This record gives sequence, structure tokens and C-alpha cells, in this order.
Amino acid sequence: MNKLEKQSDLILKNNGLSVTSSRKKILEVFLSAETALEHQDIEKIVTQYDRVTIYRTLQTFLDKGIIHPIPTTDNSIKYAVCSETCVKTGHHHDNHVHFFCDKCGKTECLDDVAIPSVILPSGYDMHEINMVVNGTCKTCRA
Amino acid sequence: MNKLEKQSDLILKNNGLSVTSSRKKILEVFLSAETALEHQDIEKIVTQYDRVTIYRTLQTFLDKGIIHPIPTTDNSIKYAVCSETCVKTGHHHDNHVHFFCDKCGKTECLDDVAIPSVILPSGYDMHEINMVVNGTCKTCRA
DNA sequence: AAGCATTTTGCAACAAAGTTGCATTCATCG
DNA sequence: CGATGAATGCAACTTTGTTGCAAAATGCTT
Repeated sequence: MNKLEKQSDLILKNNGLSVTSSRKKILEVFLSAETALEHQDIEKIVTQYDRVTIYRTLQTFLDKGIIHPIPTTDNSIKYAVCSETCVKTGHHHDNHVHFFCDKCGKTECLDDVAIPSVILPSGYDMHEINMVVNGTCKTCRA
Repeated sequence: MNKLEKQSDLILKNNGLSVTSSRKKILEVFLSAETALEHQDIEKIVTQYDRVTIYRTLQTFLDKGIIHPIPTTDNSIKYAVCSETCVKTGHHHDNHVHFFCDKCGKTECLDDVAIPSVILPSGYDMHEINMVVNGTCKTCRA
């Protein structure tokens, strides 16, 4: 087992999931991806597994907090692996800005850009906060 | 024509759209809605028109900047009418925070809560910014 | 107000995305 | 290694979104 496989293996075990080849493979895809992925992307990369398996695996990863969803305006949900702390604590706390590139269509986590706090009108109770910036990414502008 | 109908009529004309009964009705639904709506919601309210017409109408409204999309993590896109200035200038500039209630599932525009600015890493070019807060809304908490 | 050109609508057919039940296969643990 | 419970693949189905085309409605001109 190489480093990536070991990491994938460990994450699954730490989350009380049985280690199956589909879960390992899909998780490895996420771990080595530089951008957020949607169901369709996974399906194209991991052709050896059934569509249904991919749906169920994504749902499992979501439930365990291994991946987090990134909101989009294009009838899809993109997912990215949660940060180390996020996976460890089990409590999802995704405090960074996401960037969607209008040119290449890729979404990435800007881990270094923290979401600024906002003050809600009284009566509103905040649980989670998401910030997505659209624009042109580093690669496409270069 | 009541006030709502007049307003709807005016918005369509100002945007160079022919005034058809479906467009008027759908726009009135948006104008009188307190929350953001997705395709499905419209379809349930406006049962007299074809599914396809609703898809096309939403697309037309989007193109003209009459409504704006709000990103979600549930494989849907919610829409809300743009603010006065937004419709007037034709240039979409949606600078407020959106709130999604985990209890009732409704999304609303917090027009009074401005999106704070963020500084992106160098190389990134920002065009648009979206902020969605999840939690419990005023009504559900009361 | 009537006719005409153009746009919009509804229908039908289709494509894509997501869900569910069930039998088979696989991972884990003793 | 064998038993047990979980995960997978398949099939069938539902929902969601798209496209082409004929019919209908809109707005313009007269």
C-alpha cells in the first residue's frame, strides 16, 4: 500500500466504516483531487463501480463528515474532503471560502481564506455558513 | 389590474419581454413570495402551465436579471426576485446574505445583511460572491 | 379592429439524474 | 476458516431537465 492508500484506509477505519474497494478508491480520488467533485465527475473517473454505489458512498461519506458539500447554482452538489480537524472531531466545521472558476468550471477550497463573521437580525440562529466566490482562478488567468 | 399585477406588468415591459399570462403569473408568485422558490415550488403553485414553460420562463427571467439564483446543497436552485436597483441597472449585483432554515427548508434574502468583503489570494479574480447561512429562522425559533 | 410577423406555449418524445428493493457478494470478527 | 451483517450490483422505476415542432398568443402596423 502506498501513502495515499494508507491514508484512505485509515480515514475509513477511523470513521467506523468497513474498507471496501469502492470506498477506498472513491476516497482516494477525493484525497488526490485538487478541486471539488460532483457525482458525475466521480462516475467518469471510477468507471468500474455502479452508479448506485457511488450515490450511496457519497451519502455515507457525507453522513460521517468525511466530505462536505459545496453549494452551487447549477443543479449539482460539489463535494470536497474535509480538513483534518473536521474529520477528527466528527463535527463538521467548514470555515473557508470556496472558489468557483467561471472559465474552467472547477471549484476549489481556499483553505487560507477564512469566512468573515456576519451579524444576523435578531431571531435568527446560525448553524453553518457558506461562502462561494465566482471568478477566474489562478490557472485560467495566467 | 391590482397593484401586484401592475408591478409585474411593468417589470416585464421594462425588460423588453412580451407580457404573457404565464410570465405575469409566475412573476407575481415571486413578487409576493417571502422566500426563495425553486422550480418545483412554482410548478406546485402554478399548475395551469406546462412544466416546460416554467423552465423556459425561469431561464428568461434569469437572463434578464429579473430573478437571481441562490446556491444550495440539495440539487436544486432557488430563485428570488432581484432588488429594485438590480432590475433597473440590468446588472446583477446581489450583495446580501441568504438564509436557509434547516427546520422549514425555506430560503430568504436578508436584504439588510451585507456580504462582508474578503481578500482572495493573488491570482484570483472575483466576479461574484455568495453567502448562505444555515440555521433556524425567526418563525421556526419563535 | 383586423391582419401579419414573430414569439411563446404545449405536447410528445427523449435524455439524464436520482431512488428503491432484493438477491448476491464481500468484509469483519470470532 | 466460517458465520453474520453490511455493501454492492442489477433491474425497475420516479423525477428532473431538454429538444423539436405545430398551434396559439402577442404586439405591431395599418
